[in-house]
Amino acid sequence: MIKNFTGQHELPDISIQWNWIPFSGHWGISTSLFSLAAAEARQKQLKLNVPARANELAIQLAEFIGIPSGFEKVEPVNGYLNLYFSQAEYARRVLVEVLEKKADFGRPDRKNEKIMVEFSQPNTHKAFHVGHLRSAILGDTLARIMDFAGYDVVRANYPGDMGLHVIKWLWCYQKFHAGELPDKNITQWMGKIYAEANGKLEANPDLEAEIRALYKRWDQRDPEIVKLWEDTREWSLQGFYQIYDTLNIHFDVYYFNSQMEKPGKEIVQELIDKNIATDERPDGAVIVKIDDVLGLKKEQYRVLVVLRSDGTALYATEDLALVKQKFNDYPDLKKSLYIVDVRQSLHFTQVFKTMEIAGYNWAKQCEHVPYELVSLPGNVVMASREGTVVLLEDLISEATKRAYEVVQEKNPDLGEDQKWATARAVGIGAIKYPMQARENTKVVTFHWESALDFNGQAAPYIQYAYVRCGSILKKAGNIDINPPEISYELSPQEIQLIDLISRFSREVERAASEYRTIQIANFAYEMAKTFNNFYTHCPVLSEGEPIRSTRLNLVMATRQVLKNNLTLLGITAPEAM
RNA sequence: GCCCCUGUAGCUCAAUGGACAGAGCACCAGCCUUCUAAGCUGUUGGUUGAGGGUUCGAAUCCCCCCAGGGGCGCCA
Repeated sequence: MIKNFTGQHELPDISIQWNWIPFSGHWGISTSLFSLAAAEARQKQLKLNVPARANELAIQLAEFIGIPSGFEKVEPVNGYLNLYFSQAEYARRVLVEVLEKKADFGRPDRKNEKIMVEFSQPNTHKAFHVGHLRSAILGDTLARIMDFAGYDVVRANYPGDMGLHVIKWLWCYQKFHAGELPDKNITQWMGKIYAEANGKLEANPDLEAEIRALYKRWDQRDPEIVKLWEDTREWSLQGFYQIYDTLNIHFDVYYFNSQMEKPGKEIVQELIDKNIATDERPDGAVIVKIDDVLGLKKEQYRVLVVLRSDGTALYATEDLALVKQKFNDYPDLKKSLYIVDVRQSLHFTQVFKTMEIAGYNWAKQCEHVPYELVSLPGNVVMASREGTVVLLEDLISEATKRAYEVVQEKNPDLGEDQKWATARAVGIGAIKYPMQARENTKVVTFHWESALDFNGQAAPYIQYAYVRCGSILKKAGNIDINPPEISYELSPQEIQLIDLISRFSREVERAASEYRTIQIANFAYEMAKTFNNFYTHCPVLSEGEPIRSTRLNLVMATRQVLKNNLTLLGITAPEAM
């Protein structure tokens, strides 16, 4: 129809982009006529006032097309042509869809593509602090979003279970804590011994010799050391499982650093045989001069060290093997994502490129998803060795305790179990949310006060909106879950709420394609805010029909979408607060 | 020296190249006989680090500076 119009008026033929009208109380689609006006000016060599001409065109076009079926109103506004949907019909369709699809509302069709998301990668024999939380939460949330968006997601973990840090720990344990068993807070106890080892070494550098001796015993697979390593490693892993359980995070597959050592060395040999790697031993290490191999003049990939001069493996050695292992285990993997902090960007670029050069074509399907660190005020990086850490256990217990106090105050009649369950949901939600509602590329600065602030844009706000929905529905008793024809004029609050509900699926798709949890975190907040606005302006139970039934259905739909949204964020939706 | 990220309200952060750059916190003023006040309403607050360019239109894209952070051959 618009083509007819441009044809009749000798206007340039350009493609029309339809967008959603920024919300103004009445929804629909719109197109801007600025590009048409600009194209006209160019084609006819005219000097036009483009915005004015765009508005003229919008007015003429509005008259020309009249009101197409399914629409209620057509209006030119500031150079835009807006087509408004018929309110009542559109609103009802949205409600029906939510109430039919329930937990699946917002899910697009399955894509039949397998994606691996590797995240968390904690080091055994060390504490788990708030800095480690970001990869765990970002990865878990992305995995949830991608799964919801229709991908077959494989969640992978890759703990660092061997390395100098482990040897130091074993040394300290053997010498000062032999025979001791871990505390209830395993990870915290492991972390203490690691810190103690570092402290002792710093105080007396001569002890380094003992560490080297121990490393050698490990390298020669001294049964006593291997056994000690196996036992203590298991303690550490048990500690991690506890933490993941508390955070409601799970993994489908675990890869371990220690398992990649041998296959990594084999790949290095392969690289040497193929003349990709240069063996500079014994004077130097085994390296891949990637830029030279590719014949690049400008430095881009630089040099990757793949094996130490003494022949021992390093991180890169193991990463080469891991790339391969993943595609061996899952040959139909479309993508292999690595959720690792931004400092390792170059490292992963090098590893993937090296594997590609070696002929492993699926290396192109590997992608590093970088994120910035969690720091303490004053730009202090959290580091176990420096002792500049906030332990996760401490944060969780403090947040839960504070949440419990609020529950106690607001809702003293709840049973003790439910009080604690609610406190955990609120406390853990409050911890997770700030990491999700942040651009991956931005540093999170940890402040105790804001981490424990349950007001404003935070998880408890969203959970509270969910609870309010439930509260209304509970008091309403039996509800006919069949949205009636809407036979009254919807209030702006109702329209805005329905508008948001209808956008949920688009937000999920975008979050999944851009690997951005912030999209979903912000949307959840928008939903809650809009509902709270509805809550104060639109009474439900005290209204007569037909308003009461329509609003009850709207509340039910809102509650469902909030629930789906919170599930994507891995945050529990409590029944009472 | 080379590469990457960041710079938006006092603070923490948003904003598919498009309609008046929006929230939260903080501050101030209000709202609980009514579905839970972990809530709501209102007020205050901006040369989007600076300067060029592309475009009908730039916080967003390009160039060049400035400031902060990170990475760059045997750490992980």
